[in-house]
Amino acid sequence: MSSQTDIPRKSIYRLSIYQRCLERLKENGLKTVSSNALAKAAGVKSTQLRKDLAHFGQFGTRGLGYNVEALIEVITGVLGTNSLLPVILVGVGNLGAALLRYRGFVKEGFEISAAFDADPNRVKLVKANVPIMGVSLMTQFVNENNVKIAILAVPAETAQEVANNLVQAGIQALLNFSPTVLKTPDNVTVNSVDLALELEHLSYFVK
Amino acid sequence: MSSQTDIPRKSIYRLSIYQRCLERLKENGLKTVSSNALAKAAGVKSTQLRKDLAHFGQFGTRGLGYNVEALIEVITGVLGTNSLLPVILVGVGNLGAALLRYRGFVKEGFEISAAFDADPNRVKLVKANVPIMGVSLMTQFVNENNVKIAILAVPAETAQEVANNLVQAGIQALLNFSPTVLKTPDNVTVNSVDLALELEHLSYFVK
DNA sequence: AGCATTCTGTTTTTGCATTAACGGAATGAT
DNA sequence: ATCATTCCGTTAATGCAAAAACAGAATGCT
Repeated sequence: MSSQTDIPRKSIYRLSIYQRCLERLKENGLKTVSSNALAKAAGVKSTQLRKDLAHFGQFGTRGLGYNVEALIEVITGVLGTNSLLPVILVGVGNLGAALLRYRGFVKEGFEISAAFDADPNRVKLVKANVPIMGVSLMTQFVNENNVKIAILAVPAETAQEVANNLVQAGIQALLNFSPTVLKTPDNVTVNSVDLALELEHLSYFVK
Repeated sequence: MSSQTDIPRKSIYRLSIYQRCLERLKENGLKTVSSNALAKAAGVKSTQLRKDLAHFGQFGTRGLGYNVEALIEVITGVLGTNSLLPVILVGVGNLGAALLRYRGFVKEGFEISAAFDADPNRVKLVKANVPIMGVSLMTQFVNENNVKIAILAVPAETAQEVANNLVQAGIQALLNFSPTVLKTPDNVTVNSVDLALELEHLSYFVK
């Protein structure tokens, strides 16, 4: 695989957190920030922050810290969130519909460019400013619009099948909300969010 | 802290996954399952599964495997999901409302017993079979109903403040959907799900 | 009954992420 | 100008989770 492989996925994840913290600092007019301050805001140790950044180069100046705006640029470039990738949503059920309306995505610079559902009736029921189509058009759309990222919010029973179709169509990254374990090729990155599971395993920690 | 501490959190998390797989096996009429088969279903190595279970005792029989039903009982007992803990939701916005209606929780045996929002108008707008109240009643409700788990779906700006109130009221575990880093005491378990972040960091993996 | 097979539970090893320690560069005060 | 302070980047050490290796128990077949 590419050179992306040897950088820990957790580091990549934290990069997103750093970026969000930096945005907030920028809003507050901060020009520079030390690794210590930024780390504390992100909830990590300063050494870890520096190590994470070290994977990509050196961006700070000793005795001073990091230039807030410059570091935002760097992280944006690394993550590739500057190019505004198209994202599709598959499964416009209860959860899927909420994700369509969710403003958090827009706030972070994402926009769902189209949604798909197996049930053609549902296509009209959900009012949204995003085109909702039957799944039969999915592959074509993915190909024509060069879509690489998909959000999966279909029932567990059909999740694997839909995922297979998406991979077949050329999807490279999946954000999976279906409560099931997806099997995909190694070159496809899957990120699963299982809401019920997240809640369930908290039970263990209450006395 | 209690004896819970020395067991890796990731193991606890996987326990929930195992349980879900076991439920499916049970539905299919399977009586016993080997660590190999169950591990494959859960997407982990068999050694890891056995190690995870070993933290709590020994439940399998060599040469045969695990009794499906018995293992479900064990995991349910360990996680504490047999006692049906009350859960509250704070923040009935776009995402919060969806979580209220989300059937995945019910399917896993969870039920949101009450919801709260800062905006009293919103209280009536969302139709649900769950009582929705103003946040001013939150502390009282938590105390009276001995609520230990809360789902947080408020805007980032107010998340920390609300979390503080919840902790003050006696909440021990938080499922946080607000896009911010929460600071809480060590005896409070926080599980953050940041939807935009999950999507954002996928960008890195597309070529 | 004996033997091969299956499969668990534990120990050992490996690998990797996190943390700590250190050296050096920039700044600002005296 | 010198010194103390701040703070980054790198290397070394620690810790822990994952994987492998192994030993022992149960089963079924011959």
